[in-house]
Amino acid sequence: MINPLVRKLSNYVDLPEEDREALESLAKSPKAVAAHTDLIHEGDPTDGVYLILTGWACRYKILPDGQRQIMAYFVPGDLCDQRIFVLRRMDHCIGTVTPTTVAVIAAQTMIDLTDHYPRIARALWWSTLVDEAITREWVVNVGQRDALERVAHLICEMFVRVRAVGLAEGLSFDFPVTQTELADTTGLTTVHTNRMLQELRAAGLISLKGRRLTILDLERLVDLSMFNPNYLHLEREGDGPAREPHGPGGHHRDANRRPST
Amino acid sequence: MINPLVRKLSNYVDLPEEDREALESLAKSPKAVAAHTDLIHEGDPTDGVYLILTGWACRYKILPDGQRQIMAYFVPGDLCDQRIFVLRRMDHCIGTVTPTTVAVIAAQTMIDLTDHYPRIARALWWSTLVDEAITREWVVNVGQRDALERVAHLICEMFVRVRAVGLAEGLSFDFPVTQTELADTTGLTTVHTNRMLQELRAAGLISLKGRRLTILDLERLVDLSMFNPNYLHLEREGDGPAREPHGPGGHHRDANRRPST
DNA sequence: CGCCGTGTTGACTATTCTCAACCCAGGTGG
DNA sequence: CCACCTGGGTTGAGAATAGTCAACACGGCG
Repeated sequence: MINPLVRKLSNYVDLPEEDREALESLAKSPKAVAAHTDLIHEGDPTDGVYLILTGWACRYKILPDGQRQIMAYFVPGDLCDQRIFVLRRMDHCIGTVTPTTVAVIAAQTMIDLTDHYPRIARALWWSTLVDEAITREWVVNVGQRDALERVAHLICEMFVRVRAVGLAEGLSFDFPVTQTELADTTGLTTVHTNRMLQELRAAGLISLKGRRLTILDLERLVDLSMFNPNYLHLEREGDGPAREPHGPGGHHRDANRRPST
Repeated sequence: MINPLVRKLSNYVDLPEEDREALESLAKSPKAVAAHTDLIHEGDPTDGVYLILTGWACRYKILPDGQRQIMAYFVPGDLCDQRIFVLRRMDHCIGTVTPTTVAVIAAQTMIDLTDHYPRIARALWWSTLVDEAITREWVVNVGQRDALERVAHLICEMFVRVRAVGLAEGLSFDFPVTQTELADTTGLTTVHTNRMLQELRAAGLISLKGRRLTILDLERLVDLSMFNPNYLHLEREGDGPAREPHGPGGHHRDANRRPST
């Protein structure tokens, strides 16, 4: 099996054989974990880093009143909290969604890797920055989009991410998330999440049976959810000439055009 | 003026004189920027890193339909997107909230700094991780808390952060955010944000006049908003014996207690 | 066989939004 | 010096999105 981390980082840079081997060696002793099992708890000390090899996991937090918010999904190739060992304690939990195989990477291994392979170090920074960008986009998702848009946006994102590690077949991919989990992701109730899924189906935008999702009309789904994949930063490092900014302008004055002095 | 970055990082490690000087030198040529001015736009190339010296700034995104979501506030001592230059294009905007003084730091300066000062490198990783944790908590905030709790939670967080850089006086601090901005932060409308502020005032929890906020009953405010400051990771590196986990347990099985093999 | 997790549906409720007005302070220009 | 304009804050009334509660269907598994 090819280490999906290599595949993922290759979205950013071409890695020479030597770097690939270093990354492959991370996944030497994979460990199988059942579905719905915590890899790390909130409050735990922060020793290892988990690399997802197969299956899905998620990052979540439970509030004192019992509500759960899922703050991230991890798919193959994703590292959970690359540098978390700089902190003392986990402030959130990581749990599996499906049966999963993971590689546990020691803190020192991560440090050595980035010390010795500058290209990998840079690629790992890229992946950290993309993870942050995804979390930010989730703030936008729950903060600004209505229920239907939220669900649609999540589907678009997961499709692009899964495709980026070669796990989509055309417009179909495994989407192993229960409606309860979807609800805890989008900040909706299960009942309402269910109705939104129905609506997406009725509109002919998706099909979701078993745990298999097929996007039937990508363009309309993207439009509806205002999905702009730029935050996933899948363009490769040093790719052609920089493109023009595509987002709408800001609401603010521009410091460069109107210096404040 | 003492560089507030030194003050901020000192929450994590004690920095020797040499390291402090290196950090001080970052703020050699401060630049004044007017309120409500963009420092960087979405789509811009990613050259510099901004260090906030005085005033508040924010990170935000505008959706195609014109809605704005504020995804972060920056207060003195905060670095906006430390490693953003690893990416090619900004996927969000950074704008000032108040009149601000900033230092612009070149990408290479950041790289040199972390190459030569391992303690600073580690402290900057800490600050990156805390920034991420804050964004995650914001997902929780907009996803799970109701309107009153959201506003209260933000107030608690900003109080602790501002206090951590020595800018609070007792339970009072400058809170220069308009209700419109507060609304774009919490995913509410201005009208409703206004009513929530009234409610917090009426309950005797806060006083907010001009741009000055005073917390009148911290305990109840914390309780109401389910604020748990652990995600700000303000305990110092290597502090005493690790404390017991305080969060509630997860919803999942525990991989360590119930191995899946 | 029966239980449990998951998905689905209906009827009612409530939190939050929308729209619209109005107030007030500060700054600007006539 | 005053009139006006603008940004920010406040309030009320009605509308709508999403939540609550409750029941049921369905399939897998002990």
